[in-house]
Amino acid sequence: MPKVTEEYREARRHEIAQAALRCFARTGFDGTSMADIIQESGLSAGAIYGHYKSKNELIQMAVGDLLARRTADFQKALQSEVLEPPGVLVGRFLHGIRAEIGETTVLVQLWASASNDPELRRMAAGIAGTIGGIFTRYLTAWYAQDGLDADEASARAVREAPVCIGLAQGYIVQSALFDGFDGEGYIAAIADVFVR
Amino acid sequence: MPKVTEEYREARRHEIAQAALRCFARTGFDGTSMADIIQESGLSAGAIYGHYKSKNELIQMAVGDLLARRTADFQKALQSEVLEPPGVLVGRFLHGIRAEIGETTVLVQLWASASNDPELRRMAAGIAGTIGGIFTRYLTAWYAQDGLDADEASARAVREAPVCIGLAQGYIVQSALFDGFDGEGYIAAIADVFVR
Amino acid sequence: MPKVTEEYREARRHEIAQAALRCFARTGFDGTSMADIIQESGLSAGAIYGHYKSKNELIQMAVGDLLARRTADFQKALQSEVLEPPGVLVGRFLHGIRAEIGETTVLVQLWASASNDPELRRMAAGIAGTIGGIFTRYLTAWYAQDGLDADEASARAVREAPVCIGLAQGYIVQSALFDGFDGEGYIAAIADVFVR
Amino acid sequence: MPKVTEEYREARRHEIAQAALRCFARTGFDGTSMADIIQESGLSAGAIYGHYKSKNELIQMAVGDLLARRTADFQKALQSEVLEPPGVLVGRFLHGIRAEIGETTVLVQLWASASNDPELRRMAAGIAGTIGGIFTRYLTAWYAQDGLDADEASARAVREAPVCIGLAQGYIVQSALFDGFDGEGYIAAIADVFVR
DNA sequence: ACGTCCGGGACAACCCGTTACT
DNA sequence: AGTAACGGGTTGTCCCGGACGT
Repeated sequence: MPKVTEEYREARRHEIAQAALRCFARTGFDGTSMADIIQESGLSAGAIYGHYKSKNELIQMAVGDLLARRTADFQKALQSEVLEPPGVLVGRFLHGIRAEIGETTVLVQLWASASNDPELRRMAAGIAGTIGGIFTRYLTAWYAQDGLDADEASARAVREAPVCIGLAQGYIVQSALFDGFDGEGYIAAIADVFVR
Repeated sequence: MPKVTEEYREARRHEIAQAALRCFARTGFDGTSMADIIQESGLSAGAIYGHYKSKNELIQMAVGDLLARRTADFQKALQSEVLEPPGVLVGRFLHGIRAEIGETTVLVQLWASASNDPELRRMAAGIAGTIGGIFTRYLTAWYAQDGLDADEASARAVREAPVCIGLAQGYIVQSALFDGFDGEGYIAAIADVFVR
Repeated sequence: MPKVTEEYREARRHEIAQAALRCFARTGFDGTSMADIIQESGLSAGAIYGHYKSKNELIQMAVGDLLARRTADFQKALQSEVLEPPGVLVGRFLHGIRAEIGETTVLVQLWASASNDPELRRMAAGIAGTIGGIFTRYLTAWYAQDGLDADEASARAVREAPVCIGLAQGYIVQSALFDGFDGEGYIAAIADVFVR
Repeated sequence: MPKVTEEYREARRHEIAQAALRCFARTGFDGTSMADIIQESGLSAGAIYGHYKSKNELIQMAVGDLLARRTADFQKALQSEVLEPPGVLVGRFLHGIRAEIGETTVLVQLWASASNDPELRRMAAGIAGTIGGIFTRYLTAWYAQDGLDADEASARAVREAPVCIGLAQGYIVQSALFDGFDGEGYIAAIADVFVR
């Protein structure tokens, strides 16, 4: 009974979070009312407030899940790879994001809300730090292999990691905003430009 | 009397729009109530609704002004310049943005809202097109001077312009999100990376 | 099995009622949610609804118990007493109430709710009648012993019994309301004042 | 415009408070929803929240007004009176209350809510103090005239003032609770009993 | 049969964009 | 230009039933 119930609860929470994310992708955090989420999930107010104690908590959990999944994907994609040029690596990161529709929209909304909400800000900063760290380690290795000495490689990596993240953010924003956005083209162009 | 009144009206509209932008930077579009804007502007509801017929219109006009100013700045900054490496050009673009605090936050919010609101979406697409066009022309000239033939230069420019915009968007997002964000470092790193 | 079970049921009911009364004393009838009572009792919703079919019924039963206990105490206290001055008798009545903390608060809440709820009103009227009857009989005896003839004694008793009850109500209200209320002083003053 | 407007505002606030009190008398504080008050007042939600910023504030203001009016009445009734026996004075106090229907019910509800809400508690304590002070001064004078020396008169007054208030509270409770309550009889009985 | 937990849905308080009248 | 009002919509709570396991 404990095991089953626990899993069941988790599944239900996930269901709700997914329904919420679908709504958020359509109409944004503030544009989505609890009633919308209730309808989308097919449940009732009581059910949802039994699992999440406020809309804010629901937003945080749902987005947190999304980010965790994305980060995990990225780390898995990196595993057991030979060193590739940084532009290619950024492209690999972005390919992961392309899959789920609506995802990019939600990320942009997260950034917007994080600008004003300390909790979300902390969350966004946290995962940015994680991904930044990955890029930094990668770039350090890359430049070291390229002949730079350790200190120089590390310094350069630290400086350039934000740019890698910035490229990804640009991709995400443009995915969310421009109807005919050519994601593949963008990824290819990164590889062209970011050679060394 | 007509002329004076007209200017006065315009000045008052600008005042309101600025007050609104200050609020938006602090608390976002949805987090800002008309009452907030009324208070910040020091006017009254009647006064504001005399100039803008709804909150949505006010958002659009205020943000539209902001974008127009930014685009104009950029175009002015480009005028009468010798060709510089693209990375340097992007840096020049970003320097213009650094000045006004709160600006980046509002841009991020614009993108978030534009994801769901067709009007804002059109507006965002419009100015992105304008700036993208500038970058494209620039890159075409740059690669042509670098020895590529006209078609190839143009093709490459078209592909890479979105990346230039993306770098700028990344900068803006990170400015809005990360407390200790090092804008100069980011700009410098772009110049390092985007050499050719 | 029937007997044991029956007793067990009754004990459980009492447990629940006591928990409810504790909550009521703290936060009033309306300020107490079923969830509060559930927590205070350590049981679950289902358990409680197995014993009481609604919150209203629970309120009625819990308060009814309280009143019944109080009336019984009073009657017991009267038993086998010689005639004392009425002021002293009222004091004796009030002493019984002083014991349980929180009790007075609940009584005041009962009166407030009884003002609007016919069921509670009936209940309150019922016990007031009982206690009033006791006072009336007492006063009749007292005045008869004092030399008044039967009719006069009875008339006076009927008129003054409500005042006895009123004095008690005043004591209860002040106990519930005033932090430094001096119950003993109040009781002593009654004896001073209400001599004949 | 300022003078007129201010008066107008005050009148409107009073109107709302009166409507609220009517509701409270019928269904109690908690039993009255904002919607009820809105309907009773004939206004809209926005209108009411423009004058009172929460239901709690409305309760406090409305009840505060009621108490202030009652206290003022009492003080006026005392003015320029020769000394009467205390029982008569309490009766005079109660006569003032008899006039407005629904009044006693609201007072009982105030006491109930004040048992749990510090703000209301403070308010109730405040006016009780005021009225208690009046009774105390009165009793001091009364007993002094009766031949007691100053200290003794004062001590006795301090002890007995709560009883005077208690008699009034009893009257109020019984008015609110018992359908056929004989107010005049109660007042007459007080005069009988509380002679010295 | 007894107790537990999840869920339903009505409803509460309050806020907010907007207009009408002054 | 400014104040008061409108009324719909929002989030969140509450009481309670019903399915399920013991």
